Amino acid sequence: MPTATRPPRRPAAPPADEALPTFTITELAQEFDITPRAIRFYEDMGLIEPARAGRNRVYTHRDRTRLKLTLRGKRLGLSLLEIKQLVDLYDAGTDARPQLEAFLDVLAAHRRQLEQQLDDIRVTLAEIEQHEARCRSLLGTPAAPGPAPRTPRAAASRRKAAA
Amino acid sequence: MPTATRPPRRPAAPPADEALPTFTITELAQEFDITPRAIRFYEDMGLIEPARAGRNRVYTHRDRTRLKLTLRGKRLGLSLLEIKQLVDLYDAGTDARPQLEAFLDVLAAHRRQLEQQLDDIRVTLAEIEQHEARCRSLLGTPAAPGPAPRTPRAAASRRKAAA
DNA sequence: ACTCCGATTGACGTTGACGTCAACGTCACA
DNA sequence: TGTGACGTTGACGTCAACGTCAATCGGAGT
Repeated sequence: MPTATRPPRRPAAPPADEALPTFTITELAQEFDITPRAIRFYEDMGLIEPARAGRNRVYTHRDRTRLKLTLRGKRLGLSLLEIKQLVDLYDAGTDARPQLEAFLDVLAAHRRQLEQQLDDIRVTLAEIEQHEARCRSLLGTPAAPGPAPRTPRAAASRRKAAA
Repeated sequence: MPTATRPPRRPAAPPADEALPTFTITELAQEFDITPRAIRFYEDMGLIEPARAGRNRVYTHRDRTRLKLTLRGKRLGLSLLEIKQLVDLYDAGTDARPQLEAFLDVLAAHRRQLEQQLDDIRVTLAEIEQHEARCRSLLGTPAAPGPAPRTPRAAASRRKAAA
């Protein structure tokens, strides 16, 4: 059950054809809070290649996963091109030796970038806490929910990638 | 000594006027590996407001700090507008009560976004390690520098925000 | 006086990531 | 037989974040 309660809306569903679940473009759009236009654009960029039922796009679980990776990459500030290169490498199942080594290089570079970002985030979070502390002392508030009451887990929904 | 060895190049330096160090646009550009054009653009966007020596821009330590914050924000995927709002709030020294509470809200939102990003990074790093392990096993390499040999510390130089 | 270099100010070009709009098909249902 | 609701395909618009180019200016050296 990817989304919430879904009324008998499944117009393009051959009654239990192959038992593997597929998705329409609007389903995915709603699930990930993006527009169908964006999804089609990602397709143009080669990030996903959905099958077709006539003219309509049909998304498999694999397409959905790639879309998920795409959005995660975007949250991390990657361009769609960078995301494509990474995702392509990730599920390419490379086996040739020189390509494997090149892959390792790419992975190392990506890792370095992520660690730089980790550092940036840590520093920024520390600064935020300083500001919060200053605000609270100015307001007379002794202690707010503060540094996080254990297992915040980054709940779920978000408007549009925050601000 | 912010940069490296710098020959007697300091054309616009009144001989020890107020003892506080300033920077030219190209100095900052070189230090942070960006173009002067970008710095001027950030000024147009209101992120920095350097003083002038005649027509030329003169950057104080505060300007340099704001530039630093700007670049960190960019690495975290923020837009210049978002960065401006945050940085403005950060060194605004607000004291009015309702603004303080609004500030706390902004801080909380920013914190949530950063924690989401932390999560994304952790997941991605885990995936990267899986891929690396697979590659190494396919290559017969028993163990590479791998998960990091303690205190990697994110060395220093970078080409252009990685790829 | 002349030149050269670095900085500045417009103005326009460019790229990425979509939004928007028009025109059309199509399927279920009243 | 409509009549929506949803989906598709172009084509064009837009916004952010600069790049690029031309013209100009001002100080430093020769």
